[in-house]
Amino acid sequence: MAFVVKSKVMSAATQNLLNASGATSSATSESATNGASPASVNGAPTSGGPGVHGSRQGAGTASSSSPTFSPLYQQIKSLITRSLQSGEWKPGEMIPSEVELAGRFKVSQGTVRKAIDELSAENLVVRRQGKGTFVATHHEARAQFRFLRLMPDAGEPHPADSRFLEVKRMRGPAEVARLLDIKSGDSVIFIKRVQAFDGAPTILEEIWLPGTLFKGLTAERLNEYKGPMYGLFETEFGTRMIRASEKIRASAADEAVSALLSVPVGTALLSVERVSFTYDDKPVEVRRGLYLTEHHHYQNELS
Amino acid sequence: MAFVVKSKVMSAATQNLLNASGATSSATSESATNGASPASVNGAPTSGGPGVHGSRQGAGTASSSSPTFSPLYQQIKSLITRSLQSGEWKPGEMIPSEVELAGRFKVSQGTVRKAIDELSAENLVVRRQGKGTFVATHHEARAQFRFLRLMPDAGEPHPADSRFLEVKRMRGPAEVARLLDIKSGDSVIFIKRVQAFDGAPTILEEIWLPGTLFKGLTAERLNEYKGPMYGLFETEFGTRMIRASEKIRASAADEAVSALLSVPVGTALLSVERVSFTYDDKPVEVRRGLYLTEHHHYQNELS
DNA sequence: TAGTGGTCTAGACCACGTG
DNA sequence: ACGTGGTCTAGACCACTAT
Repeated sequence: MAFVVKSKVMSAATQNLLNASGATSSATSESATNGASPASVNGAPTSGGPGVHGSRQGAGTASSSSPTFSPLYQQIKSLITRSLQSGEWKPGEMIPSEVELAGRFKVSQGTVRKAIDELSAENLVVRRQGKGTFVATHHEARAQFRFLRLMPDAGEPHPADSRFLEVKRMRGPAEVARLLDIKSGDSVIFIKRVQAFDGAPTILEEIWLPGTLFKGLTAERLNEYKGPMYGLFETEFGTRMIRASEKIRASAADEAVSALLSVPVGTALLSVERVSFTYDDKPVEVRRGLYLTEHHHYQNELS
Repeated sequence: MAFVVKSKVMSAATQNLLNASGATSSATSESATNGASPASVNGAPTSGGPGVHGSRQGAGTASSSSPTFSPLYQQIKSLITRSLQSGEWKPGEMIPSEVELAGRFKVSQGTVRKAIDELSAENLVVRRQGKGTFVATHHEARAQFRFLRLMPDAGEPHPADSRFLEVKRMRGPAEVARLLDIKSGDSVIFIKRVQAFDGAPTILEEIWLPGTLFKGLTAERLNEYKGPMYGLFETEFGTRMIRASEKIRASAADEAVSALLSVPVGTALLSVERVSFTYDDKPVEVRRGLYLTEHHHYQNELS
């Protein structure tokens, strides 16, 4: 008696959407033949009332055991993320409307909405009322300053100009390899550059990238490219930085650094070690920056 | 004809909730006598269907002019925030359930839910499934590390022990007064302390608090109190830190600092200037910390 | 068993942007 | 006029917690 549900509703409520994209809606024998089902008795349909749902517990071995079952909207979110990752919708493009996605996934618009809400909160997509939902991109003023926290003490923030000192392929140092989750000795691209604001050298950076993902990255490509480096990575190499983790310390300038930043030896500098991640929390960049904080500061909001 | 709506619905849809707390539900003459109302004709109630709403435009002077009207859930959010601020519900206590608040405000549970969702995202309240929604408090391990970003390079983070060098009342320096949004020369409480991890002095901090809010704060109170300083502020002085803004620089230890942190003169230190805010974005603390990053680092997540 | 937050649905209307 | 996201409602059921 407990399984008198409409098949469509059943599929929306119990189906694990992460398996097939166009799965037909038929009750799985697994859950149908399950003996001790949870107390999910669907009463009479109350005359065309709102949605009626069955249990979401997949395999009811015991009521206390809780296997890895996530809410529907989380599954939708994963599916959308997967499409973003695979490049089905490219940065800057519009993704299908909520109504269309709801139809595609056989769920209500509200469920799709909740999934997209979270993706929007994570800056993977950007919602624009009246227009649509768009894949986030680093080619926007909006997204620039998420990964650039060094602000001038006075005046508006403006982009620095880069001078590349070194761009080469090399074997990854052990520490870098560890952070990039690759084998020590695997090929990496190494970049060393100085950034200046209004002619004043301020940032000395060393960057390591996995050689497999960034094959073909040369000094020319970097010099030609206008705009943020992450924009280049996104457009030319199909790798989008999603989030990053930074460890900040204070350190004193040694002779080499002193010469490149035009400061005395021993000058106190901010040392920022960053590991950036793309989809699936995969690390794809290690960066060590030395910031001269004479006229700039690292801005951080605690909330 | 356009105003044939149930009064309850009318109140929920058009009333500006920010005025009275226990307003009765009767159509305000203001909106009722309004001549050119927007095209908000409510059709037949469609036999007990879902909600039917009127316009939310308060004074329909012209359709193009857009006065400051916020969505219902934002108004609810403001009302709840106001109750938090006034101390109607104290830190650690449970706030009324969603159903009760929905009844009190004459809106649907979903609307209250959305308001609380945002308050939860801003860490003003904490939701606990099956138990209720609780006013956030600094007396929790969970909330501790939001305002403590200095982590040991190895091992688990653990609380430091404080030694208070100075606790006194003084006239606020111009810069501090500016940041606290008080008059230069107004009374402030000044605190100077050194914090040590495992006996190693690591943090030298100077803190300025508005004298009016923290009257009676003495070295004894600070020494007696176990737990985070913000917990003391919250419990003893009724001031809860909601968010903070930090500017981070590198600086060299001078002689005074060198002695207090047991490091050579000129050692590179992190300089962290923090302004903390309570409700209504009111600044209530200025703090300048010097961090020794020999065995610690400032951890920051960019997302 | 009762109460709370968490998920899901279906449908209405609004605000915005574009043709 | 139409399509998009944004708001709001009403109601159902689930998961969790406490009594």
